[in-house]
Amino acid sequence: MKSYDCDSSSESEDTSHAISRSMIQAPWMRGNVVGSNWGWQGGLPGSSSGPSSSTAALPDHQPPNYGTFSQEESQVPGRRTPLGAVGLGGFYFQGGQQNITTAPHGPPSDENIPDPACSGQNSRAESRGASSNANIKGKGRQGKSVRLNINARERRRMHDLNDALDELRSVIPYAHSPSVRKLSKIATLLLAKNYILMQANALEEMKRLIAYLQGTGGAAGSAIVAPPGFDLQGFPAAAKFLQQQQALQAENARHNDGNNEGGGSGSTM
DNA sequence: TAGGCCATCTGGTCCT
DNA sequence: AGGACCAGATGGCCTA
Repeated sequence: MKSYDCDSSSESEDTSHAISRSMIQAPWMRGNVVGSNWGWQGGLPGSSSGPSSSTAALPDHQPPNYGTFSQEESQVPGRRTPLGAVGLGGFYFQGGQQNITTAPHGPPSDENIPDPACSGQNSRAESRGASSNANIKGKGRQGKSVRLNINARERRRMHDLNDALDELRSVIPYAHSPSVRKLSKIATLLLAKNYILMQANALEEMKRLIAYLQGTGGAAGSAIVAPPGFDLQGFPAAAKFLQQQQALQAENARHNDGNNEGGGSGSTM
């Protein structure tokens, strides 16, 4: 006997997922990540080591169908990620309808709504019959709709988490190619951590270099200039730095001129 | 076929 | 009470 798992039949048929399955049919990255100089530090907690061992399968392989939600899912691209509500960005679009996350009781056609027609189609749900029974026997006196609401919330939460991971994948440098398998979750997190460390090191190195240049070229009185033919268009920070250097140079020149004039007049007097 | 990865359900805990 | 978060359990998919 299965309780209210019919919503979990969601997995049986899916319509859309963030990344299509075809995007990841190719073999796993094959060192694309590890090849970079900021690859893996330390091992994976709970797994053996690095991405080479984590032959990530895709999350997309099994189409999650969000129960009765699946139709909306296929039609509304931005269903997930209510993070914007907490100022964390992301997108959350409900086609002008109320926000699911903020209106837990009234999603227009959320998976929260038990679908009487979807029962008995999920092998997973069937396999979970024991736990469902336990739920019913134990504290599980929750109503069916309550349980479905909880399940739906948890599903959304995990989808939001996955969306955030996707965004993280999009900003960390690894081969973003359809022929390259998507990074696993753990690989994404570890890679991001290493990338941050690498950026921090690069920043420190840059600061030291700037300090060195200021200590040498500046002391000698020679302005730091960009090499001929060097286009600063793509380097706003460097352009700003050079601009500041030139302004500082001009200021020093004025100051020196003032000192010379004043000193000369004073000495003569 | 084993192992890795994942989605989902579920119950517990904590917070508002 | 309701929601968020977490961890365990379960089963599917994929690759070596």
